[in-house]
Amino acid sequence: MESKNKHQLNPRISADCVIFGFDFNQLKVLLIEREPVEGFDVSLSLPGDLIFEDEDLDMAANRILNELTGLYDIFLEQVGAFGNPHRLSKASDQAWLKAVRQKPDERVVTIAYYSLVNMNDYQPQASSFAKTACWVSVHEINELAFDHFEIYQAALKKLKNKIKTQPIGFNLLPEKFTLSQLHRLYEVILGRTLDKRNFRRKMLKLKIVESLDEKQEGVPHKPSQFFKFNELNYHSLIENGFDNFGF
Amino acid sequence: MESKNKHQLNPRISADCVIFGFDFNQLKVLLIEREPVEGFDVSLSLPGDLIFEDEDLDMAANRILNELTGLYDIFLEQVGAFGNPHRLSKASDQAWLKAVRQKPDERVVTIAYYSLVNMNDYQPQASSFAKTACWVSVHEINELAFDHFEIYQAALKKLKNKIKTQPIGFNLLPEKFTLSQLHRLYEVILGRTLDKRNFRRKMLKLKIVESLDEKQEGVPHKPSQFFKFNELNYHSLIENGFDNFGF
DNA sequence: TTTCTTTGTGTCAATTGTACACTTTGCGAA
DNA sequence: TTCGCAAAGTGTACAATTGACACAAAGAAA
Repeated sequence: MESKNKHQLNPRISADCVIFGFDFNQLKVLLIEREPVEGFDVSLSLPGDLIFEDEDLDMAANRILNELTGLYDIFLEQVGAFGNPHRLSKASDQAWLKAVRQKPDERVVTIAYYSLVNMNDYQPQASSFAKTACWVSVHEINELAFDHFEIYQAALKKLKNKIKTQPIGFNLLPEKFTLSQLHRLYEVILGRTLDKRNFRRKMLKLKIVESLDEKQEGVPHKPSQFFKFNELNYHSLIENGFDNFGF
Repeated sequence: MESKNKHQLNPRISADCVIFGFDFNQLKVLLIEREPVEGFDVSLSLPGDLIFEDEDLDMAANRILNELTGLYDIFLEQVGAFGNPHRLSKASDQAWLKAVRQKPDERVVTIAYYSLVNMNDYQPQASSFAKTACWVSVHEINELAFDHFEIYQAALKKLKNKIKTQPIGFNLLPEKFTLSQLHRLYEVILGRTLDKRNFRRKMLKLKIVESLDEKQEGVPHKPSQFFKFNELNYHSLIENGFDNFGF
């Protein structure tokens, strides 16, 4: 039995955003650099900040993302809560917190969100305490401020899991797109190659794409057929997933 | 752009636990009744309470679960954070909060956890502010305090999803168990029937179970073969899942 | 007209999913 | 002792899906 006279936790709450950006070549993550403080290394971090009173968590995440990077109106999905009591206690993080927060030692529980966007649709503009905001390739991410690396890993796992069971990512493509583009999207996110013929067969059988009477023009090779989504099947697949495990 | 002089949120944090109990017949959820207050209906709620300073979220959830229901050392998995600003403002909830909390209007963000246990291994004992703690069939749950119904639904969804891709639930069975028991487990959790022969074939092919040289005794019907787990394959399946979607 | 680059296509074998019904075993009651 | 009951246990046939694999077609540019 625990004693009853401990102090109840009364922390701040923050929201951190893991924004994955896709540009047909790579998968990147939107990171910010904080203003450097007292000779400590400038370390990269996820865009994140404290949330306000009376603010809904999801809306706060969007506001914070907007303030730090200029991105707006992003559909964010929750990764989870991260509340380790020592998540802010690395020396370099403490130095920075002392410079910007009234109570740098105060405990902060963060709610992490993630999203996947087309990198070309968004030009990050750093503001607030972000000095820069930029896309960093997932292959180059190794160390981040606070527990952000852990958060990033959890988000990436969710993303990979999601793309295997739901038709996400279609909003990243133009209205008319080619199957090669879709194929590339899946390969980049899953981080491995997928057989071209098998991929096409699968997508066509699922009927989330419909071919259009239109082809690429001006390309120095065989022009590609354009496709569009079948909204109906698309939404039904979002509901039910296309995980066909046999139970 | 938001104005910068809003107050930052400084809420309490709570942990709520959705404990699913299985007893070879039904799936139930462990709920508590709070002490009735001022003539308001006694409504059922998930076991949950505020967490302490310096307490890790996961450990706090276990402590709170223990204090309210007597269950201890349960492996809890996070469902997510629920932080709607009005999640505590139903009249009946406010009446109760006024009776037990110093600041009943204070905002509380809750981190929800879930687990699945063998109901027969645990006899809930209500204590602290719980008047009773009891197992309630998932079919009988319709209204809960606060936003607990929403939390419960999210947890059930996670549970169903998990059992389809990972060999959970084996810890609910005795060391030696029959395939019928395992079969029943899956049917009860997924809430639908599964073909007996196909189920057995699948489980045997996955090689998470091994037959023992031992049978049931004293049953008024053909005695059942006992099985045990293959730990090795079991852990590998937990890692990799057995989702065989074609990517 | 040749070269380059990317698109687009088919088949076969192996595996997996799905639907479906009767025999076996042991106990207990008549 | 036999009969009935209840649950265990088993096989097959067909359909659907997966995974591996290689070459021709189209258009632009040189």
